[in-house]
Amino acid sequence: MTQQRVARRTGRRTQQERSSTTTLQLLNSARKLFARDGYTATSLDAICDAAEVTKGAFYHHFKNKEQLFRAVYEREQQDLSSAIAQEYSHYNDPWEALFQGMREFLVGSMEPTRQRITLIDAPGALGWEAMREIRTDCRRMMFYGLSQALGKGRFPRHEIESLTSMVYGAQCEAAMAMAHADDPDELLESALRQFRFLFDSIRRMSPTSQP
Amino acid sequence: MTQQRVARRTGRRTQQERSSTTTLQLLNSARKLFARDGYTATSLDAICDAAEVTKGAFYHHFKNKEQLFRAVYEREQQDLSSAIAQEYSHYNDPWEALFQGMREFLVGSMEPTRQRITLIDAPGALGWEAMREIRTDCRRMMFYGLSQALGKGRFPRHEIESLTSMVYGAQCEAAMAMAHADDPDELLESALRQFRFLFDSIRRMSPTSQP
DNA sequence: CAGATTACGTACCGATAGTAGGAAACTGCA
DNA sequence: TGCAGTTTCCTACTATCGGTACGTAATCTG
Repeated sequence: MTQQRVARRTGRRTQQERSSTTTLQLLNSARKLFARDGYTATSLDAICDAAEVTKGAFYHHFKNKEQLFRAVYEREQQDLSSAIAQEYSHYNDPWEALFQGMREFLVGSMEPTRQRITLIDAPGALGWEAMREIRTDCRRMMFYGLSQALGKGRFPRHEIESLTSMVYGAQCEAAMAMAHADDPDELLESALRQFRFLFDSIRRMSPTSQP
Repeated sequence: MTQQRVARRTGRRTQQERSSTTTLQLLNSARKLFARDGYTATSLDAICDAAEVTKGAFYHHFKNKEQLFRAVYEREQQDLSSAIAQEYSHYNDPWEALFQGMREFLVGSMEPTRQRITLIDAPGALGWEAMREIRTDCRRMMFYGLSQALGKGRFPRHEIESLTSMVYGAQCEAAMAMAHADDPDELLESALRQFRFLFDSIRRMSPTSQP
């Protein structure tokens, strides 16, 4: 609650610097607290305290609490996406690349902080519509991966869309299960085995039949 | 906000009757408002108003807002579960029964009210732990269905658990996608085709290999 | 009918998201 | 360097909402 300027920073800072440091501090503190206590249970005052910033400063940079959460969420999602993309690019075989990308997703989602924010709180806090909008990155990557692996033009687009949804859902649920399992690594391997099996099955399928 | 007794009901009611009518009214109003505005955006005052009940009455029957949501959620989940169980019992072939049960789940989850409550708001409002605890019904049914279909003792338990998670996740994501799709029915059929394919693949697999 | 128990009503409290308006820090230009 | 103009930040306040305290009315038990 009690807020006072601490430790005067080095004499003069540009507006750019002032802005970016406070927003960064807010994002970092928010990330920590949202993950620890959940979205609604985390008060703005607590966040501002932790960030050593006043509420006035906060409301200068963000429209409201939801937008702050959204910013935190987006950063998280981007970190994950880029990690996956990088992993994906290391493999030539499209099925193997897809598979390794999914491993990266699962490993990256095991971290409790990220898991709480992106998988537990986000749907309720942002709503389904906003979620879908932002999650586009991950989904598009998976859609691309599946399209590549299945072969161009072999299947109608909506069929691949639908498959994307379901594989994505399976991935998320697996991530959540892992995060609370007695032996997460065992579950990770088990989940990956099953994805592998699914992919192999699709692969073996005659090109003309349905996925 | 303004609350007054309306229309004195027929002279004398037992305590049982009084309790059950007020709780029912609360549950129904809450269900409606939670679905329309979301969990956090729905105030207790609004719910009590809609239910024509005072806050005192509410707090006599429920511990707090979260418990009310939980009650609404549980009722929703039970309705769905029993519908699935009934559908399941109509088929002899375990794979077909499982498949038809899943169709029932998807169809039942398309209703926006149920979807908002059970798939969007519940995780954030109740937390992952409580969710897992309550969702047990649906999960257990799917676990049972998969166990039956895969054949007793053919696969280690944890493997079936893991598969359960993932199929369940795919199901949920498919339900959410359907609820916001241009052509939900097409998506439903597409999802079901893909589940069918997955099941057929597992079925065809040699009994000794991994699922 | 009397006393006990259960169901409900009213008035209040603390916390918290959001606002209003001014002070302080920076910027660009004369 | 000094000074208008802009951006960044601070303080004090409000409205709303979940939850509580305590009293009143309805029902039950004997």
